[in-house]
Amino acid sequence: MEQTLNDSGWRGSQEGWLEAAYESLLEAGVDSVKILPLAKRLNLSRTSFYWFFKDREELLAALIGRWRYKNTGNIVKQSEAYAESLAEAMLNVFDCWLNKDLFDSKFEFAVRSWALQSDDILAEVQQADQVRLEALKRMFVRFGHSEITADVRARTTYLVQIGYISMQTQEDIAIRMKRIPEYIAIYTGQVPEQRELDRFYSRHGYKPE
Amino acid sequence: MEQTLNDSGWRGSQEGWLEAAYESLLEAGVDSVKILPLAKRLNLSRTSFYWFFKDREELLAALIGRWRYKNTGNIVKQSEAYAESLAEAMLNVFDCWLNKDLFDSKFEFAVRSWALQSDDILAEVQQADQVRLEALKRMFVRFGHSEITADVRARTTYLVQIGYISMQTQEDIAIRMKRIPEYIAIYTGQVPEQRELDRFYSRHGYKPE
DNA sequence: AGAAAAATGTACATATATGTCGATGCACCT
DNA sequence: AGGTGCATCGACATATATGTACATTTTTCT
Repeated sequence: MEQTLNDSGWRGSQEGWLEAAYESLLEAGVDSVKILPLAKRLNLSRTSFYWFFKDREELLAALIGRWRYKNTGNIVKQSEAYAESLAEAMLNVFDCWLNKDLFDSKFEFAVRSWALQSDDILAEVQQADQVRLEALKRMFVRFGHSEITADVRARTTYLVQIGYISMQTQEDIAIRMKRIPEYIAIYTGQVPEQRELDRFYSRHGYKPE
Repeated sequence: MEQTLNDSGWRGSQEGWLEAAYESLLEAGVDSVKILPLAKRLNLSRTSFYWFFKDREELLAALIGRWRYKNTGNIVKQSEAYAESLAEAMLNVFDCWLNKDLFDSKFEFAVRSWALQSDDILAEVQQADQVRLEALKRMFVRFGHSEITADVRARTTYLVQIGYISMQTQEDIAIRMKRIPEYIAIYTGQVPEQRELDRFYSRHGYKPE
């Protein structure tokens, strides 16, 4: 058989199997993450999988590790970034929704769907939700909101995004950008300054006409 | 074997299998909707399933039919209900989020997760989203909002709920009720009247202290 | 070159799912 | 009482998945 070699001179590797598992998870959910199909996809013998992972469980655990590392942390970081106004702070958080390096929404959705059939995963997801919501709430409090309004506004901000992910729509960046000022107004109760918007547009490579 | 008879004098029925499929779907996702496990759950022979349904496909189609019937329609209806103010109209929509007869959120989540592994289901879900969003948007327009603000506010309203479903939290009705006035304020930009809130509380059997 | 290790492959044992066939059981109607 | 049709079950054929044992190939190290 034709052998496509990787860096280490071998066709397979932990990374390779994990990457294939990741892709399959995003495309079709956990139940599609099965060793036989992955082997076919990788053009490898099914059993060589067991050299890299003890069993399927271990592969799934690695997948969750990747998710935790990638999607939890950036929201917190962005919510704590420097800002002169609440609107600007909000725009910092919005970076996550537009930049795949900061937040992988397909991954997020796949993991949340996974939670439906595994209590362990459900616990992971709920812990992540709590951490993220608290970070957002602190942001609102920092800009003068009371506990209760900060809590509800944090929820609105976060849940709209989670809901958006769940819609699995693929919209043009321009369409999404047009809604941004409105969202900021709704979430923060204040209209963003033009210079704040311009700064945001520019760092996402968007030019409004 | 001990025979638990139903109304028609038989243990099984289309309804019985469908109900079991529904429960399994909500608990653990589509991939758990398998004939063998359902048969065990129902204490029936696996093969008698084929008397009621041609195959597994047909069962899943029936499941989607049930979802379409139940969850699409009530949001539209509630968004068109009589109201003197936008806040009151919004509270009518909120009825859906609190009344399981109007909107089955667990079912909703299970179907959305299902969409990850089936393009047919994805199309169904996206169609439903569009219908619901348009109904909500019309509501905002009816109360004087412009196209763009109505669109974004409709999205906020709807997406927060979809996101909430995706969190799979089970909170006390009292906790959720405390947030309602805040949500209304954020979504509509206007504070609800006390009498409007009282009417809402009362029809959900909630007494604020 | 030869030994050790890293990675792959073949064969086997097992588990769980689907769907078909034909035999049988049960209720009701004439 | 016996036929008809609804409902169930056991046995079979098949497909897809997991994981183990052991042989084989390829690379790396000495």
